[in-house]
Amino acid sequence: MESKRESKADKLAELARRRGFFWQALEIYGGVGGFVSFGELGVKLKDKTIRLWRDYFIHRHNFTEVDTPLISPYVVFEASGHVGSFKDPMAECLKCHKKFRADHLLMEYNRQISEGMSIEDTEKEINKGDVKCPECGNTKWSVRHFLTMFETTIGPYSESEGFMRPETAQGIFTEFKRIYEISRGKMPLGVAQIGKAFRNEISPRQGVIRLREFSMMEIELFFDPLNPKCPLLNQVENEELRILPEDLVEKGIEEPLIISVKDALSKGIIKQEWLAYFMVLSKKFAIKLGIPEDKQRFHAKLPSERAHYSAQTYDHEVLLDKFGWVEVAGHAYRTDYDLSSHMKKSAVDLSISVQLEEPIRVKHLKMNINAKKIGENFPDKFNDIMKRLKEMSPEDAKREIDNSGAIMVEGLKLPKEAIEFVDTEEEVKVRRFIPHVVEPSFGIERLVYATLEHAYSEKEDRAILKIPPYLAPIQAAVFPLVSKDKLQEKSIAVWEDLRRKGIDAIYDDSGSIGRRYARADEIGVPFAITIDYQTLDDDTVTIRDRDTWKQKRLTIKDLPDHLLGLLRSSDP
RNA sequence: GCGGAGUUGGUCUAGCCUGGUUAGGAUGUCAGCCCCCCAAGCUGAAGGUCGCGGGUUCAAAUCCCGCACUCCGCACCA
Repeated sequence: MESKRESKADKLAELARRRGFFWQALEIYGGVGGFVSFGELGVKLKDKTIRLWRDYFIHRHNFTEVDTPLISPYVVFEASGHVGSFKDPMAECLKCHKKFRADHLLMEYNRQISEGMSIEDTEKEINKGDVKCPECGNTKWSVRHFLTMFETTIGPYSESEGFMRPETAQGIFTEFKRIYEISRGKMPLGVAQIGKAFRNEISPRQGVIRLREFSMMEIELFFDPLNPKCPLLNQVENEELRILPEDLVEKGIEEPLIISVKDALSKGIIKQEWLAYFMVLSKKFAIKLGIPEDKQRFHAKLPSERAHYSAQTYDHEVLLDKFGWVEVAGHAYRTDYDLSSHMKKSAVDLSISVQLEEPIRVKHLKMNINAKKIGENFPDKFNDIMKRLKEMSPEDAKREIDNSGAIMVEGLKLPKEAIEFVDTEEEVKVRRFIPHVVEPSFGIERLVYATLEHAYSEKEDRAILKIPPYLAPIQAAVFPLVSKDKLQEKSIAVWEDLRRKGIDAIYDDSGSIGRRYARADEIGVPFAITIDYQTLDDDTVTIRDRDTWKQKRLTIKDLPDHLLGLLRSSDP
């Protein structure tokens, strides 16, 4: 065949553009890398993918869903650690123009680097003459910040710096207090968010696989670290997962381990029950999208490549024709990193409390502050000192006094007589803690693409998208066998009836019947209803199956219910 | 960012080296004819500032320069 050299991915990209699933955006300005637009079919497929996800991940668990801002001020991403880890000093070799992480280079030469080192200082340090370009050996560098978050400003006079969110998760963390309140203290608490995220990638090739603006579906599952059990685990513990754990990844092994959830947990391959639960759900969801299980795997992230917040991460990867193994979802155990960070930064208590079944007696250190003594010694600073002391933990204060015989507050040395420490014991009915978080996070465009690629097939040189019926953008097409003798009128009536019953149906009477079947197959319409001369006699129509081309005859009256039955997604 | 290749109606492409009349074809789309089941046929129509900008020339899709984008490698991908 002529088109032998063309890959499936190429043909699919062409089909997606031609029929209006999606295409590179801003074509009239030459196109801008990393941005795509979706047409009607793409919008519908995306929408149905989201609906299915909601069913799998939100509704069946009674999780809640939120929609938070896309733009947040600098401080949010400073707290979350993104400013630190998304904003890397890049050193460019002035001779060969290769770029490297400046901090990594300096580290190789055992040079002092500090956390908040400025660009100027870093540049000075790296240009002292001994740091050689690994590529060409040159020693002259220019250092610039490389920031993979989109920066913007907030306010009419650009009063404050802001960022487009690089993940939807932070909105859930910043709003956690109120969400928890609204959820009436539920724990574990699942909070989902679906929306756009932005990453200013260096070179976003690979079409829809790597975008600068993309859509995510995320859940933050909050749980009590002392009660990390997932009550739903028994539903999935015998399921098998195809896993590449850290040790295999380190050895460069590509063949995944096939292991039951139960075993993976007991062997510590998966560290958290909720993480395991969501991994199974993720697998089932991908199967539901039409991605076979043997084209899926869970790939452990090594500590060095893991995100700054993660204690364990598995990438859910699917095998694609041209791009190889591609991450469609990330499953991360984020511990209490995010809430703790926001708590520190905002000075707002984000811990929650649970009633203990039985009150317990706890010993703790109490700090009795001798206000009189402080007032006598530092009358001017009294209020400030008291405020700071109250913020201090008694343990820290005691340690300082034990070590140095005094305590520094507001630059003043308080004598140890100012504070008295008492061991107390009291009855506690509640326990406070910062919830831990497990996060399954999905990239919608990648899922949509993977769905399309696995649905793509050819028959007699024509393209057929075998999209599962419950996902198909157009669910039914109504055709008059020929465009005459009242067949059109009858067809339009059937079409309108289907639409009124909530079925995504189209009508087409242009060209031969074969051509119309082909057009419908190409965009994955699972069922084609044909009105022929027999219809005019007995009110029956034929329904043609996209995948088998088999036809069945039934009455117009039974058609809608029959179709709805075929379109329903049965649970896994 | 670097190196290489490329960008021509909706889609796929010929033409470019060797500058020269209305940029050719296939397919698709639309209208009409025909048509009782899988891209059939016939007739007709619409659709292109040849990626963008500049230069050379009497004349540029074609030669030169810059930029954007795409693909393949390298680097980057929290």
